[in-house]
Amino acid sequence: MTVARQLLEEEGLDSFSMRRLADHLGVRAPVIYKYFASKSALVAALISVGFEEQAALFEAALTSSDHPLTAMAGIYRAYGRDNPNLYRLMYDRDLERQLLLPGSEERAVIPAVRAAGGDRDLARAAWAFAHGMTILELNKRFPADADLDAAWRRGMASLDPSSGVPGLERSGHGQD
Amino acid sequence: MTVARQLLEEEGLDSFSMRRLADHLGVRAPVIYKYFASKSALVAALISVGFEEQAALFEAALTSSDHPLTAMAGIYRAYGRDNPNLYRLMYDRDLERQLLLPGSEERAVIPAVRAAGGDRDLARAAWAFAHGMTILELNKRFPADADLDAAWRRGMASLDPSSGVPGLERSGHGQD
DNA sequence: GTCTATATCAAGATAGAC
DNA sequence: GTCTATCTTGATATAGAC
Repeated sequence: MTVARQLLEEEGLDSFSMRRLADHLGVRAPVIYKYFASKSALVAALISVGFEEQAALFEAALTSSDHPLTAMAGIYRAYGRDNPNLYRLMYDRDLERQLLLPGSEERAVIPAVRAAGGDRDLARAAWAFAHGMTILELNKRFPADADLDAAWRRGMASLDPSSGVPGLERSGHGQD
Repeated sequence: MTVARQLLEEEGLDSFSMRRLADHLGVRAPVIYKYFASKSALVAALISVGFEEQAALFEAALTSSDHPLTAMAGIYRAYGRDNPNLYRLMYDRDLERQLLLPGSEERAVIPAVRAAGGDRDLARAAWAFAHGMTILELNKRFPADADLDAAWRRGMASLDPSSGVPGLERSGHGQD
């Protein structure tokens, strides 16, 4: 798994084949099939690790910040930057959920909803913003001279009720 | 191009090969190379058409709405839903920009920045939100029972200054 | 403008010996 | 647990005839 992850990050998903992984492991490709039933199963295991890592980071952020939604979104963005190709695997396509470690996808949702004060609509909107910023940046879709930190702050300032002027929270969705 | 686009939408990018396209055209694969230098060039032509279509829709929305940012974001989301596989081609990976029709990528940016009242940070944040909602929905990343329209309204209500309570616009970035 | 034929490459996966 | 050998599939792209 460690070598697979390194290979994925260094060479990208398109170059991530069972044969290339075997080369990096110093074995022949059929060996891998003694440990994983298919390439899909191996990829799903990598994705599950990513979800577990994210969940652990989110849970830590929830307890240590006055602005948990902004803190959590920042962690989400940093995870994408630090693990771009794993991040793409995790979010850029339909999941083969039957191959994932059960519960790994859901575990990160709980602290995210809590960070949004229990407001699931807000949690989803903030996730969409964070994912959009992260993946558009990874895909080099902003101009080279764009100030993405400023755009990020602009978005989070609007979305995180705890960052606004006191008294502006909407319709009873404050933090609990 | 018309047949290529149909094939792309019906079968997805993974099944979009020169041979399958030739089958749908009723010719043999080498014929396509008389018209396009490579598969990349053909894909780039499809992407360019998508950008041109989006730009035309955005330009129309700019002149016909009291809330142009919200209107434009809604059009962006609808475009993704109506053309999911072309949308993925357009936004899910690095662009091979040297193969695109010159100016096609930029043309959609101008009305978007205008819709944000000239505030590029806001334009980028709104784009990120709209893209995040759209692609996460296409990738089936929200629960089946999630009210995505509500999450969408929640996000746009926060991001679009023209939708807020009068007098709450931030730091001089009103519409021009 | 279209064809047949082919070169070239790489992938996922399996059989069966050691 | 690892190997060699192989099966099967499918891809992009080109040469050269009609």
